[in-house]
Amino acid sequence: MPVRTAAQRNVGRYEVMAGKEPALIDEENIIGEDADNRAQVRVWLRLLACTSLIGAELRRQFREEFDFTMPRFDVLAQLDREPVGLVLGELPKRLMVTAGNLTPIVDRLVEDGLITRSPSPLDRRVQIVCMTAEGRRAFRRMAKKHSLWLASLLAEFPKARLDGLVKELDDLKNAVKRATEEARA
Amino acid sequence: MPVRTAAQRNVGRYEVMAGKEPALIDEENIIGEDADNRAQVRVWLRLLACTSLIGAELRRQFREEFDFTMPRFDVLAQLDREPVGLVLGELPKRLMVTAGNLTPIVDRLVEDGLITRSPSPLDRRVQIVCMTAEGRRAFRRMAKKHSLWLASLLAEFPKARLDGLVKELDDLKNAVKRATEEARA
DNA sequence: AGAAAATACTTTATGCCTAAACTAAATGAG
DNA sequence: CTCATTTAGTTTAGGCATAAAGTATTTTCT
Repeated sequence: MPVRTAAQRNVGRYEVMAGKEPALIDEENIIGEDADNRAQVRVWLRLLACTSLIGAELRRQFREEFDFTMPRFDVLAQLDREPVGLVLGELPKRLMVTAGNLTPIVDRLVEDGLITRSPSPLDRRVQIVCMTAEGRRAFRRMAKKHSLWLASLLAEFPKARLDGLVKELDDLKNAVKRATEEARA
Repeated sequence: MPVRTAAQRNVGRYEVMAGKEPALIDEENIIGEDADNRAQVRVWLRLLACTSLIGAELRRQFREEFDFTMPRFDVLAQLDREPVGLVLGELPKRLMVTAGNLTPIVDRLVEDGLITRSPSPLDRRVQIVCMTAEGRRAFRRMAKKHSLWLASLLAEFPKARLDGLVKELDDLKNAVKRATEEARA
């Protein structure tokens, strides 16, 4: 099972629609000059379209089958393979969300008895979060379904091409990461 | 220029982190049985990672440079090439969001003078939204930057591979779309 | 014509997400 | 030791997203 980590809220969408070609492809020509960012724009549109479609379906399934949300699932996923738990501050980094966002999500998982949160004896600022047995059971049940849903969504797409995509997307990710790091420096 | 259209809020993320291999790859083995959804899961993780990274950067730029959000931009993008405006109900479809979500976004764009909203004389239930001259100016200014940001984020990635990715993602999108339609039928 | 169904849109309740301001605890420098 | 800084986390204000319920209006069916 995967552990989503992205921070994909409010990502921009242009034209990702059903039939027609993306609006801004044309738009760019009208706007003119900076002629050729078309390939880049197109990749962005396709990424968005795929992520949205799949994400919407997974979210729906999570809600209908488990009355659960993906962000909650993501937290459990991180904790599942950490037998001694995790320093709370590790979660925002791994899940690529802001710390403030996690506070209420963790609160609710604690309330629901799926995880515990306890202060570190070494540093009273630090909290340690750890999955409970119940949390582990719940997670595994959901994780299994999660991977089946994904498999069925992508079943039609040949395995070899999936592997190819993984490679391309990995490289793309790294290229983007380098670009953002440079931009900030 | 692209017109994002996805509805990619709250998409799930697993492990998409910097260095290590996704958590749930291992997890799946522990969970067992349904052995091979690994390729599918991996593609999903990569999609999420790429979309998040790029989306976060674009969102930041929009905020810092224009004090604007992507959803607002997306609405303008749809309207930009519709000289007579658009029936309001068309927007949720094109942008792949729910209608309820759009109401306050459109409200605010009207308040800001970037679009107008007027009732259809033919059907009093229907509203027609249309960009104003000011809206058009604002959109074009932002759209230009938007495509430049994207170009610079993806500059390092070879053009030929971008084109390849577009093709693969298009096919993937269609495969997913068929799968979800079947699932609902 | 009149009731029922469909359509266009808004409202409500809830949750995720961010940025920025805030609190508390630990560290470090004089 | 004490004050400034850093670090961990929470809170706040605001926007985006959904689902589900509600309001008007039009259409459809008899």
